[in-house]
Amino acid sequence: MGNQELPRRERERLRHRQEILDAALALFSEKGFHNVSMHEIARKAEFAVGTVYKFFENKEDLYKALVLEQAEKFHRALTEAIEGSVDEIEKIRNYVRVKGEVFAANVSMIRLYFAETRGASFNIKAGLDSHIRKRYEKFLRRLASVFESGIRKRRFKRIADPYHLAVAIDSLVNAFLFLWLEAPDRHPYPDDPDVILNILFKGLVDT
Amino acid sequence: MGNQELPRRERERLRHRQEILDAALALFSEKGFHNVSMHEIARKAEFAVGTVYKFFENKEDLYKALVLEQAEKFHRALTEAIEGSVDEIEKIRNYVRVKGEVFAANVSMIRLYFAETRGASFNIKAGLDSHIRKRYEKFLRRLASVFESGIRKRRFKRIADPYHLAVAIDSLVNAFLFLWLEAPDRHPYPDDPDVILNILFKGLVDT
Amino acid sequence: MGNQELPRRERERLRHRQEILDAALALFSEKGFHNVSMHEIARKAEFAVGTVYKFFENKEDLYKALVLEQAEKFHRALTEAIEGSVDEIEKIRNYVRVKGEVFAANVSMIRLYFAETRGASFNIKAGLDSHIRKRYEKFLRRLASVFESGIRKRRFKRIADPYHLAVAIDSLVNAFLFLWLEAPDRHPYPDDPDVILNILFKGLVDT
Amino acid sequence: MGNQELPRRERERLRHRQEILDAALALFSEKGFHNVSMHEIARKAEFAVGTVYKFFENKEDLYKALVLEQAEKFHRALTEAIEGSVDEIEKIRNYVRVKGEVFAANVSMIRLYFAETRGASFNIKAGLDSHIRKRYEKFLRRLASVFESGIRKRRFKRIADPYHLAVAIDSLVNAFLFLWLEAPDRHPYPDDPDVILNILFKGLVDT
DNA sequence: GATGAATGAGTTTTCATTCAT
DNA sequence: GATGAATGAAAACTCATTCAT
Repeated sequence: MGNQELPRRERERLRHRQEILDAALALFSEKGFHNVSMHEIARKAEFAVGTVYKFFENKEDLYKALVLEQAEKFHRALTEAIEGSVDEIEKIRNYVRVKGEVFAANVSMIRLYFAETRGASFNIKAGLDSHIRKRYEKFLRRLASVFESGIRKRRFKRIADPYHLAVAIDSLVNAFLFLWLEAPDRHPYPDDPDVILNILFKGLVDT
Repeated sequence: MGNQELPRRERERLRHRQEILDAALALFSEKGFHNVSMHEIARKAEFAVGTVYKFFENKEDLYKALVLEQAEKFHRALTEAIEGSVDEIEKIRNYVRVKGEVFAANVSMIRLYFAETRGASFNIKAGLDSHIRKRYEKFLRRLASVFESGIRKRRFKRIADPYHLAVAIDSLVNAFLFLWLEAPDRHPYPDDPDVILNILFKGLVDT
Repeated sequence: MGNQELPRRERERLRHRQEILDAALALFSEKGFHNVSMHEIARKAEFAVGTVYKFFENKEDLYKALVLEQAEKFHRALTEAIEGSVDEIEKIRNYVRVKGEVFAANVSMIRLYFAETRGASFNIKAGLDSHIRKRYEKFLRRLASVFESGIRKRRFKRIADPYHLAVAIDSLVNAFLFLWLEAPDRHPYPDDPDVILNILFKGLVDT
Repeated sequence: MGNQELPRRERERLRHRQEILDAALALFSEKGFHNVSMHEIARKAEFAVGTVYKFFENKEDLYKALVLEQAEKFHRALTEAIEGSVDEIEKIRNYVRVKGEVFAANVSMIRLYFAETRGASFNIKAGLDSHIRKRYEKFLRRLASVFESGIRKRRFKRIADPYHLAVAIDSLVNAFLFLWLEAPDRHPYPDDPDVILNILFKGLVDT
């Protein structure tokens, strides 16, 4: 929104840029950074290579722009999810639900996301790496603070360090998303967040 | 064992093969498949390129041999860990401890491991992929059966599907390993498995 | 002809393609397929290697394009030669003359021609092979039909199978061209076709 | 003959050398000089590469020895053929018959022979070339002298230069051998030499 | 003499990037 | 801004040849 106020030229520019990013996302997510050529991206976006270089300094730059854009969108959605309620348990439930929704709506972005946050980010030269990881950690700390305040309010028991709880819930959700990604039929992502959350909420061992 | 009985020539051959694999592991784990050249591997192993090709048909073949060898070693260690005791809780504790130990002893193998089981395995052409994933899943099912028998024996409460519990504990351990990998000082892998396990064992929410 | 109407870009492209083919012809004909490298061809054509690969998928592809182009040109000229007159003897004379002319004008193409029709075409992988041989045989059958109609009209005596006569005259002409190729001074290709033809036309043995 | 007198060691050496040459002949004739590796030859001969190098300085050397040996054998047979009779016509008939027989008995040698006398001898670096060509030319001159003496004795008409007649008969025979080589069923090499010779002996055109 | 592991120069091919139009 | 031909460095891979055992 607000784009209407830009001069026509600028609007077109931005649209072309976006078309290139879209083509790149589809290709990178399918084949990985090294198995996609700039010509391929240009062809898919229906531009000449030279044009792609008008928008992005080089291949890495294009990749970074892409990943940053996706990460931005993604973390914004998640942050909103945990801010949409006052109740901590509800925040967590929201987080599980929204992460599932965002992923389902952007399947091709997931592979990039996993490639960049978990393992194998040696795909590309450093730099991107640390930027994304920092943003990711920032979100984890925000998630940790939800647990912290939940513990203070006695909604949660103090069974572990809040940051560890954040890491735990995040890795648990990722694991379920992974299952779903590999075999959507055999492992559908649960509609009810509690299917996942119970694993943490209810104790496994009687005491 | 038994290698002593091989003729000298053969023993040397195997040693040289191993030297090449070692060099390749170090490089792949540091930079990723596509950012390592065969010449680089040869140089690090102190052989000529041609020699590397005497042992491995091509770059992919070398990579596969490497990953398979590592995965084999890794899964064998983990399988032993959960078979070393009769008590289910003890099996799980063992698993957490051993996975930490194996990783600590083979840091450079971890990146490969994560690259191949989680995300971004589009680095390389298929085949390896499915082989490793299958072995991984096989282990997960074995872990699930530990939970299953634990539930039957009332050592565990039936809070979730056993396979999901296996996935959960595995992802939780991975998450801690990841933290440690990124910042060993800030996030040491806990000596006491219960630091991790309590997150699952004790319920977060009072009921 | 007609090329004038092509857009400039396209005309340039075709010219560059031709320059590469010319360089390749000179080199292949001098040294043979395996003793010429793509870099060598590029250098001779005054382009970078990459450019050569823009025009031809790979080395074999370039070679095929070259040989096919030459064979096309060559067989067209010969076919015209035997169709330029109604008299069968004159057709054969024409054929001998034109084959000599075409060869004299395209010395470097001859070696390729001999390499591909006679012996040693195992230089390169199959396919080209059969294509050229078929075209060659087609021409021989056309030549045979000249003898056949000549025999029917009693211009020739029925001393042998017409196809054998075609093979005979063709091999005879090749033999003279070979002599000339090896020692142009000692064995000039005769201006008068009858120097060659008399060997077939006049009987060697009195009956 | 005479080999029995050599010491055992020497006899073995020669036998091994011959086994290597045999393996090389089979391979070169099937695939051509550049598509056969020294390892391939060694494997086929059931020796190690090093052993092959004990007998032949390098690949070219091996090839030369092979071709020279074959050419020697071949030209000896042909020379004997034209010396086995006093009558010139009979000499020529003998030559046609024997060339057919020798080829039929050594099919794999033919391809090498054609590769080296006709076309495409740029397979390998010069030297061999000229040696073989000289021997070949020497034979042609001997054949020419048969025609010359035949003409003097009025067995042949003086329709062309005797050397040209030699070249003509040789190329004609080669052409028939080629037809046979490509399609033995469709084009059997004639039992009766006169099927070929009539093309030269009887005049095609009435005078 | 025989072996075969090791060598490394040389070849084909790809692809990110530039730049004249 | 857009184009796409041209570039050339760099990578994978081959194979004739050597030499220690």
